[in-house]
Amino acid sequence: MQEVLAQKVREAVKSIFGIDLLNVEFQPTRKDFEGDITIVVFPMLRQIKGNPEQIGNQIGQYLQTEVEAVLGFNVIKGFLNLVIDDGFYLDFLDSVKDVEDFGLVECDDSRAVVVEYSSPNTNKPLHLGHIRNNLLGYSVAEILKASGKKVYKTQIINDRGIHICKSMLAWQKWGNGATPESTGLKGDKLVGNYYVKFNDQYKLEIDTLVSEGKNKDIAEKEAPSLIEAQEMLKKWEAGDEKVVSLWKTMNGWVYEGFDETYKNLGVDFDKLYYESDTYLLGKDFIAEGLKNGVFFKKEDGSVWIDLTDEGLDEKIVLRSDGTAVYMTQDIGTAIQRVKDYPDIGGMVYTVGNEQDYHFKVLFLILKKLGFAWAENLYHLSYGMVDLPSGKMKSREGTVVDADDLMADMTKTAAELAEELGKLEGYSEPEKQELYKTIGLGALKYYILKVDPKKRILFNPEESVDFQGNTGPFIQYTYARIQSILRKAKDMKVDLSAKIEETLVLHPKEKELIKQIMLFPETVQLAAENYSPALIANYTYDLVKEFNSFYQQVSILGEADRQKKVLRVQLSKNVGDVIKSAFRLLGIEVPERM
RNA sequence: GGUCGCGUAGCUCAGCUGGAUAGAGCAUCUGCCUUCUAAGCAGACGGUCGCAGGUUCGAAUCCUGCCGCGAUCACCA
Repeated sequence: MQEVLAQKVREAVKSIFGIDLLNVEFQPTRKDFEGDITIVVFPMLRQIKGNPEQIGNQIGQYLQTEVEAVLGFNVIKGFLNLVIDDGFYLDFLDSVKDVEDFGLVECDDSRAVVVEYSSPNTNKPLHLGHIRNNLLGYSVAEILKASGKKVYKTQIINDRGIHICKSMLAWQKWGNGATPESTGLKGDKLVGNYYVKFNDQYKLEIDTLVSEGKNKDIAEKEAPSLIEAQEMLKKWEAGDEKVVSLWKTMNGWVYEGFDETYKNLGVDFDKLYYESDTYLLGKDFIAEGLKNGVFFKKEDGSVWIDLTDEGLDEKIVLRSDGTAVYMTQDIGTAIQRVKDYPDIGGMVYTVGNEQDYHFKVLFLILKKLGFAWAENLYHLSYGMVDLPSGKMKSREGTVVDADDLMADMTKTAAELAEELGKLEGYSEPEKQELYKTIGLGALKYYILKVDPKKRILFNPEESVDFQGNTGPFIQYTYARIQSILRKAKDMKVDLSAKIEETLVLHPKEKELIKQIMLFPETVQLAAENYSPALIANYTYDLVKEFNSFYQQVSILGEADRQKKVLRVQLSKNVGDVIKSAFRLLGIEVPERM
């Protein structure tokens, strides 16, 4: 409708003023004015000299005669309010109701977009922070798909490093050969438990060293457990068979656990990247960039990039011993992805806002290295999910576990449904399916409805809402719509023909219209002299009659026949119905009712 | 200290490419289960849009300064 109107407004301005209008601004009409869609005249004043009200009237007049769907208009100050024929919306809905992929768009840009999200460490289970990350990343990927883009969903799994060695070490020492099968634990939970065990032991050792008179900083570096873990990492890097085999086994357990969590959450990936494969990437490009003068070498041999011209600092990209840093790896991984999928035109990184600076630098470097796709990199940055008790720290066990949270939501949904006595006659598996759909719907909507940039304070004590502006509300509305369609089908109602009656008019509303029609006096008066007060007067009597059994109409004031003033507050629906009735009768609708 | 983000009703949040009297939900209060499913509907109450300037016909929205909260400024990842 806006497209059509914008075109017609341009035509109007061209023919009346001889000016090519740049843009047309729309907004929904305020509830208390007559109309559906409003064109703001003020911005046109930059191009058209004149009185905004007059210009509005001229354009309105043009639209009313030229556009069939525009039934009428009014101008208040610089706002041109247009009354759109209900039939237009009904026709539109009717044309759309059987379109399976409504809203999906074709796109002539054949370049693909990589969307990265989740990026877990393999030493501990996923938590609430990952849930926000996954939901954001997955949603953006699906939205991009709907806009016609080819999308590769990916995650980079941080499967190597000191953290996983810590879990491995603790398992070796105290695990007694425990496996997910032998303990009945999910693999990621089992491995996470040993990570916690390691840290408990590590803390004890530090305390002992400190009590022996050591400085705390030194104690943290000299604790025997840590040194053992570091040795293990060295062995891993050297390809030690035993260590690598244990590493593979334990990571395998974790992946099985993650798969289950992802499945429950409803997210998936097209391609996985493992840090153990990518952590050595990127160095070649540092060498190349050094040749091109993108980077420079310091005396100690470390390699840097100077970003002071961009308002940033100098940033290291290669250590003095020639080993890679985080940045090196990310450069290498980005380039690797384009090698794997040559159709990539851009990437979205779903990573927390504590890495804003890192990504700013990474994108700049990739641009300076001259990659075309580097122009289309986006850091989907989001705020932390904090608890009322403060930050979530996995080492201290103050995390909300992703699996636990999803189970809790499902349980709450079940309790509520049970209490309300819904779902009677459903089989047990059907019920379980519904509880999960509703519980997770609540969680997903709760997380996704807040601006990604904002920090979320999550209070696990207060469960996520199921009423009001929530996922279950939308699900409920959808279910009711389905019910209407189902019943229409059962009753063999031809929806295309009857869509107005079936969807828009409640039986009581139909009755109301009928009654209004039965008041010839109203019609007569309105036709002769549609004084709002007089029409309202009759409406008032009518509404009063209805008020006893149709409670959704509230009457605020009494009619004053002398002053011709009446204040009736109608619900939007009833007001619209009365207006429709007037239109059906061919009466002009008063501006205010 | 530098940089980035956030600050809107008692609470959780929309609105932020400038437009009319700043909107929802929760909570509180009032009506509604012979009506399509009350996880709902209708209404009431509730706001110096952090503060102060500026730009503009017009500012929650743009600019500047300040205040508060958070993040970040490692040869960690």
